[in-house]
Amino acid sequence: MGNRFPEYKGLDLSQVNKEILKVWDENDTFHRSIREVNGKGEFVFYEGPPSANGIPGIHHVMARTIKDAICRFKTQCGYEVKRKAGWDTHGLPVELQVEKALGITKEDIGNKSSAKHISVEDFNKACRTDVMKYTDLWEDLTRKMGYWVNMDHPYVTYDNRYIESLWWLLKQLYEKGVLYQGYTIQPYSPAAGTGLSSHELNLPGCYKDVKDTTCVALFRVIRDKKSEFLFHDIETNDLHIMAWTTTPWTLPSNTALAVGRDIRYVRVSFNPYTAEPITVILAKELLHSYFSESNTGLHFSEYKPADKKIPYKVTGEFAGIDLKDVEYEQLIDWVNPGEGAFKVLTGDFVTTEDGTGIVHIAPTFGADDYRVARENGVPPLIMKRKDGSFGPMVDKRGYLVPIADLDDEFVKKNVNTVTYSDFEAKPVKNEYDNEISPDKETIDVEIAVMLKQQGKAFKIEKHIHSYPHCWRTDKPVLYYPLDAWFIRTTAFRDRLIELNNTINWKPQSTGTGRFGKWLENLVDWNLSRSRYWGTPLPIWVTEDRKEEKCIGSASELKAEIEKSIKAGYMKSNPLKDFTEGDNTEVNYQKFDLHRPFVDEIFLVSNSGKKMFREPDLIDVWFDSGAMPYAQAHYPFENKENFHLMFPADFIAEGVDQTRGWFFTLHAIATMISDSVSFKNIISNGLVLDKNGNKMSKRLGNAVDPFTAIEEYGSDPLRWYMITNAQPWDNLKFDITGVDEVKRKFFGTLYNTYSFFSLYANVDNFRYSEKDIPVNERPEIDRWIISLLNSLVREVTNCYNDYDLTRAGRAIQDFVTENLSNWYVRLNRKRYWGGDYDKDKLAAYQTLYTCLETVAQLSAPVAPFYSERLFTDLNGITGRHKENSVHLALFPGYDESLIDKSLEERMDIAQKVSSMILGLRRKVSIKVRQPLAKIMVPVPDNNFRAKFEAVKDLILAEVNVREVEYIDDTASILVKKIKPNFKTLGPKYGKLMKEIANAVSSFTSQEIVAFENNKSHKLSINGQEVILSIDDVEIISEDIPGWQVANEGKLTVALDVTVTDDLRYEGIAREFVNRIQNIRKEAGFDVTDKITVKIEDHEFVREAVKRHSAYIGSQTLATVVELSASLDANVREVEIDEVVVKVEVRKNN
RNA sequence: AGUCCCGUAGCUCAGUUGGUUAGAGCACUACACUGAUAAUGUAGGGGUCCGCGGUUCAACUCCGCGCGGGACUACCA
Repeated sequence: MGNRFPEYKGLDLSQVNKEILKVWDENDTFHRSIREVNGKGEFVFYEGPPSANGIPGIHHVMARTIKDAICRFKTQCGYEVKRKAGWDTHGLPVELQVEKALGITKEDIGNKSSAKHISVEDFNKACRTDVMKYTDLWEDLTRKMGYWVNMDHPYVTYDNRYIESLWWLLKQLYEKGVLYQGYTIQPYSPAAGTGLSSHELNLPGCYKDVKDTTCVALFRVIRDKKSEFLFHDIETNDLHIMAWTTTPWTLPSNTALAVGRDIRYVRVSFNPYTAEPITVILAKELLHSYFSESNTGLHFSEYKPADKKIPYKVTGEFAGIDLKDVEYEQLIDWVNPGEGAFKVLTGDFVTTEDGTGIVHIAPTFGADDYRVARENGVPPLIMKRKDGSFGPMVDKRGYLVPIADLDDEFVKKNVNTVTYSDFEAKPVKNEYDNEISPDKETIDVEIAVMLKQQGKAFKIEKHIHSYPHCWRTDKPVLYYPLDAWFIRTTAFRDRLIELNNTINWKPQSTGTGRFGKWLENLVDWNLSRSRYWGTPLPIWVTEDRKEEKCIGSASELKAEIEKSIKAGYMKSNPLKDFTEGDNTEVNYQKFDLHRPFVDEIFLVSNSGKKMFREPDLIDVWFDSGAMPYAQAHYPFENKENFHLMFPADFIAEGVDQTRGWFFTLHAIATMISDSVSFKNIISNGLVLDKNGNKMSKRLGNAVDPFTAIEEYGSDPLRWYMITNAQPWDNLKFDITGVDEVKRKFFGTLYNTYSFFSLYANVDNFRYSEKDIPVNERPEIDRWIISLLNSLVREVTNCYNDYDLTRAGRAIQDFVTENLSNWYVRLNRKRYWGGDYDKDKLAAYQTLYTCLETVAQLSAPVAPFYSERLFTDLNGITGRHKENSVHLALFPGYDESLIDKSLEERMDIAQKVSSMILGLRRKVSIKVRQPLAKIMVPVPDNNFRAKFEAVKDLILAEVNVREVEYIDDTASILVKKIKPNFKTLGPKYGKLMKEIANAVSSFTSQEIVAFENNKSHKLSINGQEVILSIDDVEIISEDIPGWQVANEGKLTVALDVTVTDDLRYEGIAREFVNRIQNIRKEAGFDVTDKITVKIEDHEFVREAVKRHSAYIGSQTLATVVELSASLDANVREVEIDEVVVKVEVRKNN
């Protein structure tokens, strides 16, 4: 333990950062902080794994500061916070980056016919290396920004043990029957022969405006019981439903129509070009898109075949729900889709924005179509191929399937070869066939024309709309059904919502809004990805797809392979060296569960057939969402103590993870454990540049976290990010704000400490004396202690409520406004000079406590400087056993020390002082010039007592000798009255305006009378109104003839007369000031004694004579005298424009 | 297109259950103070509280409709 509190020349937070990091290393502070105190137990935190294949940015500092601050706070509170680090290593971004680096595309991987062929093994090897490319940078940032996360044994998602846990989870789901194979409509590029991720679809330039042929088709309603009401009073034989499509090539695959449940539909009769009257149904709102409003009055009888204006008549109106289940004839009879097709459904996606308000449904070519059809038991139009597979009417090259490719039996039963043969084997978009000239008619046109000829098309039009294109081939994308494995998350929807309602979201709206809504509209989770670098799906299937096996562990796989070897499907066992039950890294490195190795494993089915692994990988979001289990290698390890690490008490990530990590965590925990996986969550917003633009390397506006930390240190950066705005609001990052935090908060705190250490060292204060009881300390000490306890209470509550911003702002406000700007400023004289008495000791103890507590309160957000401050203090006093703020327990607060009326009194003192200083300025009288008195009107004795308690503080602060109270009886006061709306409002409501007018027009006499009577009668609009004294606010506004200031209820008047007596004292004070400056410039020590000689000048003579003792005591001068002859060390000083010589000499 | 967030001084942000002079810091201007001094105080200018409607005696605050910025999801006849 040192002897002196360290004193510094300046504040270099960047240097502090480095020094503290060293101290933490030397003392192993982080590891020692992972402990519990007083049986508090564990606080569980999950680290959302970053991907180390990108460079960390300033926004990572944001998210990690939040995580770190909460974890540090809980540690300070005595909890054990383990916080295991992790790396996200799989996924498309990694693969794309490697493709780019190697100059290849997906088609080159594992494709021997490609010129740039690379084997899957080599590709994955490249991914494995690439994904950890920037690990060093990340670890460096973690360290420098002070993010305490345990990087000793991070979980890595490509580790076989991690994958094994995933497989176990998948098997649980499989056995629950919620892991199933189905198909879904996905963007697919026939030209590239691959499915596209939504990410690829969002690449710039993918959506292009294209001109397509659109067609309004007429679907003929079948007249039966369900539709009979539609035919009521009908004038034509046929009734048609109108539906619009921009892709007529999907019409042959139509199997249903969808209407909006609450949309109104009308029945319209009219004469089309054929002059044969027909009747159609469409949305009421869209009637005039097809039937001109101006033709409303025309009559059928007047119509002649050549007329351009077609008369029409609305003959009925229905709600969408009425049309449900109405059946219609197939529009194009090429292929029979089977039972249940061709009926009207209701769909929430149907709008009346364009088209007819009725949507043509082709379940094989639209995601909505597929979903609504499945929900209503409507079959998709599927064809059976020669190879036994099933698929839509369009093959993967983008052509209508040739009859020759179809299964003979299927053709015989379901295909109309006469009508279909005109169209078979044609591409659905001309772009797919390089031989076709772009001018050639599209199949859309051919189909539309055919329908027109059959009287089944109402209207054919060209239409420009935006349509996605493949970013590799530039050709249009097709929405196409592809096989995929799903998790039936919809089966858990209610439970997911229920559990979500128990989670404490910050901000709440993200939980109820964005996340809650997402859960309500949940769809099944498509797990399949046709890629290479990821967790393989552990499912093996026989060729006829009749038997499946889902593997849930390495040992199970090993055993299954043994069976397969016996059956002759495998020659050797790749897992032969693997020892079951040995969870070491070495044991798990004896094989690889990635592709291509798992693809080379063939199993044997129960009936003895060869089984192949399903080639898909799983969605990488499953990797991260499964981390609560997989980071623990559960259930192969940690089975018994799993309840100690699940669920998490707290997680935090960017709001962009709402549908990513937050969802997958929640979904997996709900399905596997019927539990939330996190109880509290902060989702932070984006970090934008100072102009509110997104940061990007391309724009050059990205802020490099390393540079910022090097320049300012982490603390100002962290403090700025936390206090500038609530973390869920986007942060407009402006480095000048960091600088401001540095000066304003840390600079002030540092100055306060410097002040303390300077004098504490002079007096050898080491907090070795007993605490002076708080009630024996002066008013101002009790005041700051009261505020300090209020602060501890507020900050504790905020941290507990995960509200870092409020906590930080409260601390900052306390330090800059109350501690530094008021407490220290008013108390300076108590610290210098004088005896080391009880009052001085109280001052030291009070200030010490404030500084130490502030260090502890700030530690979660500003771990570095708070550590410096804490150890500088505690290193001398040894009041805490652990000499680290992060190991010491978070301070408690004492309600009994919080004195609201004391805080109120001090508030009066602060306000009055500032008002008087304002008055001084107005009349240009310096504070150094003492003044005789102030006058204060006192409305009641209560106020007088309060004022009296802080009188001395005020008088000292504003340099005035006395205060005179003016009570009510004095008539010199000019009063002002204001209605109190808060009390009057509820009582009188509508009369408020009148009352306000009446009250503000009171005369002085009326106000005084009101005050004396305590009530006042008014007559407003003939109604009697009785005002009580609480219904108004009366303030003394002015004292004629005086300098007066008002603020709220407070009024003060200042006597600005400067008598000779006052003037002499003023001059004496000027000398004190000048001599102090001379001392300082001469470099004297604070404790050096001096001798002062002042030139005998008429202007100063009397002042020096009278106040030489005072001057001496203030400047540590043993002698202060007037002298006619000055020689050495002479300085000239100017006081009120008079120049006087002064000699200051250090005593020997 | 849907869902959510944000919009208050030149900039960054506060603003309690609705209550009548809308605040702070930064920046700017002027003047002070200072043995905490790369600080500090006082004063000043600076506002369509995004717009329009509604509820109310009273709206920055509550409701509705828009506008602008952002995020996520989707891209559909």
